[in-house]
Amino acid sequence: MTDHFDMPGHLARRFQQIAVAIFHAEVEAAGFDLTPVQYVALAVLRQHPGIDQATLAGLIAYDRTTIGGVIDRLFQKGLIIRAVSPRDRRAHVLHLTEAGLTTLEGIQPAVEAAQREMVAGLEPAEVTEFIRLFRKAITAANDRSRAPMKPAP
Amino acid sequence: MTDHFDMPGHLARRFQQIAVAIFHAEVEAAGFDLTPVQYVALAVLRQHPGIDQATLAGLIAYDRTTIGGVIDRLFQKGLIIRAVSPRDRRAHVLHLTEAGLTTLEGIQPAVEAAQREMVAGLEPAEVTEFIRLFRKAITAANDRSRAPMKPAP
DNA sequence: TACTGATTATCAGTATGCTGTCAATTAGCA
DNA sequence: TGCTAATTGACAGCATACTGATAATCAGTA
Repeated sequence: MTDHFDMPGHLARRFQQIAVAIFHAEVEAAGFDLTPVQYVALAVLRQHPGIDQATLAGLIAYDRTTIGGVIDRLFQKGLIIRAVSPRDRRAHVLHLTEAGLTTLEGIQPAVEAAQREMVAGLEPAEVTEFIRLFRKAITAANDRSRAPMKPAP
Repeated sequence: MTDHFDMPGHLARRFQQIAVAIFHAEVEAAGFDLTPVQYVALAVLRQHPGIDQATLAGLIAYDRTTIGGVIDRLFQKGLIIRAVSPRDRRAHVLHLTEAGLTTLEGIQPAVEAAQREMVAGLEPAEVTEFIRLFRKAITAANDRSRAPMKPAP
């Protein structure tokens, strides 16, 4: 374990770095301007329309502070709408706009291509196993970060 | 692949997030104040004393802009020394200080504990396979990020 | 009902990482 | 040798992520 290239921590950083770069390249080539984080937020928002920031953050394990900036930028781009919840005046409920839905659908092929490229060096069976191990490790350590994954209420 | 929780990109972000949180928790509990990125830079600098910023960045696949800030903070903490190279006046050669070496040695148990905790949900054989798949995917996609890994000259 | 505690979102501050750009310097070639 | 290209490190700017703190609001209880 002396070599940093055998350490899960370093490998995690490096793989994430590559994953983001590939995502940006594919998305830009497809004519869109959306970060990986913004994409996931948008995708989850389509599946769960009307949730507030805290719920969205819990579904994708974003920090509550981080999600604020992401929401701001998605709003600036006209992809989502934010409104004070009628049931809880602290909360801001979120909805995709038409442009948000169009963007999400248009960007999908690029996103899927990016996912394939990230693991292009692996055999198909290895990809399946890689994802399984990722999920297993993440599930077991879910509570170790400030922003754990939380199912929708 | 519709579920973001099956996408390598999202899994990479989430695992990296957990890995950093565990690293910070272990290192802080051991009485040190060092980030994962700062640790790797320090560790590689011990193995390759006297290299310049660009070479260090290449060895650990950091962006050339990022490495500047990391170096600054390690210098502020008194862990490294920076000097203009006699052979190339553009380059800054780097060396660990005594405090840097002491910190590196003292922090080692916490770092190794953190690495184990990141994959605590996996069986030992799964950990080995996880690391193998990480390395294989990363090696194949090395040139896809702005900061590829480069061996020492 | 009044109070305590939890929750929601925000803020300032710090640390990665990236983009593109720049000046200084070096290296390679005509 | 002289010129061009590449390299080194820096800068501003943007986008994640975290820390700890705060105000506003809600929920459960005395």
